[in-house]
Amino acid sequence: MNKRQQQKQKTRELILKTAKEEFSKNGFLNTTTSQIAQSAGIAHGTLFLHFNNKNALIVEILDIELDQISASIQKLVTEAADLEQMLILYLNMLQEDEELFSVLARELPFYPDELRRLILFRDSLIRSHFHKVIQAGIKAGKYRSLHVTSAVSFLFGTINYYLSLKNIFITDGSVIEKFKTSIVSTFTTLITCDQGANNE
Amino acid sequence: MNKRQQQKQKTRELILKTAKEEFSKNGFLNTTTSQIAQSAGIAHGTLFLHFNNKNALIVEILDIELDQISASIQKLVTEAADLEQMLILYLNMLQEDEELFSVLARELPFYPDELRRLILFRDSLIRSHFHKVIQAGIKAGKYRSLHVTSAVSFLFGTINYYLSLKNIFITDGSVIEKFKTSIVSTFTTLITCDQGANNE
DNA sequence: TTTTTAGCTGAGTGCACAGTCACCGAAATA
DNA sequence: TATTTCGGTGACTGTGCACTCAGCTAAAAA
Repeated sequence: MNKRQQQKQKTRELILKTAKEEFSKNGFLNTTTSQIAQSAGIAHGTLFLHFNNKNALIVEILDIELDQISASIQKLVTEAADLEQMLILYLNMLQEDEELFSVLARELPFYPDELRRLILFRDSLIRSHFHKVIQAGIKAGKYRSLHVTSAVSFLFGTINYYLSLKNIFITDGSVIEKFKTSIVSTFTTLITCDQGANNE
Repeated sequence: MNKRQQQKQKTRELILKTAKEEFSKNGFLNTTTSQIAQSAGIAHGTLFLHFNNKNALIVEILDIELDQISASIQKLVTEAADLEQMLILYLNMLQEDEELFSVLARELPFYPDELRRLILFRDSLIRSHFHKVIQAGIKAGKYRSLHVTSAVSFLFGTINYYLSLKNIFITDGSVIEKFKTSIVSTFTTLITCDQGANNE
């Protein structure tokens, strides 16, 4: 690769890196291409030499990001001893990149179709891991025989809700950190019966 | 009231009515003031004679709307025989104005502070009704002794999640209708223990 | 060394939008 | 009837944005 090609790739990577930062900070919808260019220290026009439009940029960023997440999830699934452990590890992972996940949770309904499908597909893969583990647990008599899909929706819906309203619940710090134990314990309560039971 | 005052009030009400329709259809963020004026059959400028700016318009609409909702809730609380009944009635109410609630769920994180606080305050009042009923149920030994706030958050978080992604889950019709029974039964399962229990 | 190529530049373009204001005409008042 | 008042009008303004393109310069090729 000659000097020109090297420089070009370097610029491209700089744009991706800077865009991800700005995007995590202010969201995709509220980040302008000029902002990204300025933060990266390049001309506004340069951005469009590397990406056809703003949308192509975000698609590429998320493609990379979601790949890494998928890998983390894969690792997490094999490492976790049980469902509770898996949920905790998952929440930890969300916490590590909480700004980004918060933005995604908030902005997802406004993204163009292509982007939405991309994100929701990855999301469904993660859900299916939880689904399987719960299903297996029910068969083993470990969990109550509830409707698994609904239970998983409750879990992911709630997490998504906390993430999307992150900056309402807390001004700084982590929402996941704040609600982690409550999410885990409430979900555990939901799927088991031996805990918090009350005589009628 | 003379002819002029009558006409003025009529125009004002026309704007409010039209704006609410447009707002339910496309959301507040994606509705332009020109659109509203055009749909209402008035000049663009007229809108700003009645409301200082776009934001004042939406604040007024929501103020009226949220008042009606609060009244409905009050009625609902007194009518409902038990928690399950109350939840069903609540979901029915959401379903009746589902377009609007879906917009609110999606756009809430992007609203200016004043508006957000307005909505969240009303929301917290509704939650507190459920909180009380569950609390009472636990004392009466009817429900498991779980962390009430968390349980309520699970419920409202999930409902909010379904509403915000309404147009992803379904293309037309009602999300609430589609998931109503699953939400009710899953939440009932969560707070009670005598259902779906499995021997360990 | 001279010529060509290609990544980068940033002022410029077009567009969408919220909000303005000089003017109009019908209703109210004198 | 003559004058004033005021709700309504819509072309216009200012702003912010994504995206463009003629020109520049340094690297690559001749």
